[in-house]
Amino acid sequence: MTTNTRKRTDEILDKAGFRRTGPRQAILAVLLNADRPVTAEQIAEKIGRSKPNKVTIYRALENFIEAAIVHKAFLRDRTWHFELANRCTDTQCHPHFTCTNCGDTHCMPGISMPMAKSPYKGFAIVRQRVQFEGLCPPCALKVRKVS
Amino acid sequence: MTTNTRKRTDEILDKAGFRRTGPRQAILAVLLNADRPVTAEQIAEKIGRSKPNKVTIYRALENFIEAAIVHKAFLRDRTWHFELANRCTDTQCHPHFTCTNCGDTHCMPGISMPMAKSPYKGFAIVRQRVQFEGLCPPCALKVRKVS
DNA sequence: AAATTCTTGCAACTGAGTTGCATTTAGCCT
DNA sequence: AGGCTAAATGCAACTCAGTTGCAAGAATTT
Repeated sequence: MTTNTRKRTDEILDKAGFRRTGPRQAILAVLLNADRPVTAEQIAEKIGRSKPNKVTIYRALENFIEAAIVHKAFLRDRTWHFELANRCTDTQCHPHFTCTNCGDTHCMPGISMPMAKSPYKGFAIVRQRVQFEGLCPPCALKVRKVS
Repeated sequence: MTTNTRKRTDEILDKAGFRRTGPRQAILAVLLNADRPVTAEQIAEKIGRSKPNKVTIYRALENFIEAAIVHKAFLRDRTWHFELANRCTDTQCHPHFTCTNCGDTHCMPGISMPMAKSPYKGFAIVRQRVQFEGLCPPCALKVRKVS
């Protein structure tokens, strides 16, 4: 972990009133350095040899979610993917794109979808979630070549 | 099952080349009469006493999905919700709304979200999925009363 | 230092969905 | 009608992400 990352993890922990423990620092560090939502298992892998127990990871993530530091980005294959909440607005998170060919997911903070108008027939729409499917750049090239 | 529903289940089965078996007719009947996506377990409950084995339900649904009769609408609480595919276009399904208070989900075929423009930075966006969260009409009234 | 509170780890559990395999059945063919 | 065969079903056992209870350890407070 770089000293800069450590500084940021500790800032976040202090601000939220959590103790600066090894597992929490390591988990936050992974999230800070991830360029896409990650699963609990991926967090463990990234941490490596000193990885905490999976229960600890789930509980830390749960705490972070309650403190609005992290949020559950999406379920894929019945598995939650987590990411820092700092790029989301109150009403929607940035969209996520999943490649149907390689399965990789990417964040697309550059695309902002218009909010549906609320209320609609009595439904108060508070948040919306958008997901894209398609081909990521490398796969789009491959598939074009094949066909 | 009404005779009309039976007629429709058998039409669907014949058209897709599936045998007219009791489990498949019952599962399709539930889907035809559902006003929102349902889980495998909800299908079993709806069928009642003569419910098929859960494996049979999952396999039938899988077959229906391959034949584009059914699709997986969304995952909620790590559980798939299924619905007939006949109200979806190639590029997106109608949005679904889940109430954060009571947990109920509703289809919103009346709201059509504009497709994101594709390609975006080399990503070929083929399909998009939109989900809403908020308060359904009865819960919106209740919550307003309380506060 | 003792007491209190917060964290962690282990083991066992939960529940949706899957797999292997033996048995049954729908639709076809005499 | 009776038999054949691929398709369909049911059972039991399994997988795997996530959860729960509880005891042990570490940080704060007094």
